Amino acid sequence: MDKTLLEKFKDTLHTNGMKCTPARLLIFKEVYSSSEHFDADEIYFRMRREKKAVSRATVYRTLDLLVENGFVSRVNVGASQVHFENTLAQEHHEHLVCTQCGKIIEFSDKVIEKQQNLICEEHDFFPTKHNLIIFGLCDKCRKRNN
Amino acid sequence: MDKTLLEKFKDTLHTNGMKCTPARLLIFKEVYSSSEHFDADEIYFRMRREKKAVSRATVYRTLDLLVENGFVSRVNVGASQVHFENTLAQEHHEHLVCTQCGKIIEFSDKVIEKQQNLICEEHDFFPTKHNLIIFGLCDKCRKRNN
DNA sequence: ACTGTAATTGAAACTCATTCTCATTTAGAA
DNA sequence: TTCTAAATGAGAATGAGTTTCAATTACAGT
Repeated sequence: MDKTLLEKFKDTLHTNGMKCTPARLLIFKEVYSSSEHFDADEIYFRMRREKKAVSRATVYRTLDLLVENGFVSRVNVGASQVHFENTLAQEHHEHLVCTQCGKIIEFSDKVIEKQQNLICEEHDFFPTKHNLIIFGLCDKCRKRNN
Repeated sequence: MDKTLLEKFKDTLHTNGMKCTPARLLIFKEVYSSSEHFDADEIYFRMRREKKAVSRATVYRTLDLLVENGFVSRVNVGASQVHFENTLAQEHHEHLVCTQCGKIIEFSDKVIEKQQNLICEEHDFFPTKHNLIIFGLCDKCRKRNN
């Protein structure tokens, strides 16, 4: 994990008058230990397993804090829990979600982005965020089915 | 409300060996009484107000039944509850959601649809459903803000 | 029309993800 | 080192939705 990122996080805490606590640092590191999607409970249980337990409430609170400060973003993949991902390196992307095996494929597409902007203009709408999920069957599941 | 639709619903119940109960018919009519989005509790409370009370459980169960049989579809507008809409006349569409006033604008766009299919082909993915939400500010809220 | 029975219903208990409460602990400014 | 507001953990509370189960009811077969 990038050293400067942790420093940036500490700066953010500092400049916002928030305390730099062990719990927050541990959660931050956990969140940046992989580039996969995760939900709050995954972080919670991973940390328990690694004997770095923090309370569930603190996990939720810290994830909110990370989202608000741009270190993490919420991703909607149609699940019942909120999913997150760290914002390291990855630009905005959309998801293909296999409804059979749960596989998630990420993609991004300039044509769609552009077209969205056109549509927003047409409706006098100022876009801040968007979310596109395509549900269906991945190649393996489709083959498996027949 | 289209008479034939109610008949179609009754047929569906019949051919699937399900009973044609007052609760189901009332919910069906309520769902088709407007073309707006709604969530389960809205239906539940509207029906109480109109002295056509059915239990919450029955509302949820019947909405599932209607979704499974294509009379209603689930719509995702980024809310914490599941939203629904009846499938009368309206083709598939996407949503612009104003994060300030909650206004929802519907749109549909051939270019985006086409591009989505291209992307799916590229990934050997067979799409069955998709969901695009653009969050932002509607014209009124944008003007109000400055 | 009457019966029998499997489907349906309502009420309340339950689940699951998340948020809140509040007593205790702690980071970090003075 | 001291003080205090911020943060934490444990568990209660919440909200949306689902399940359970005893009581009711639609309707196929007589």
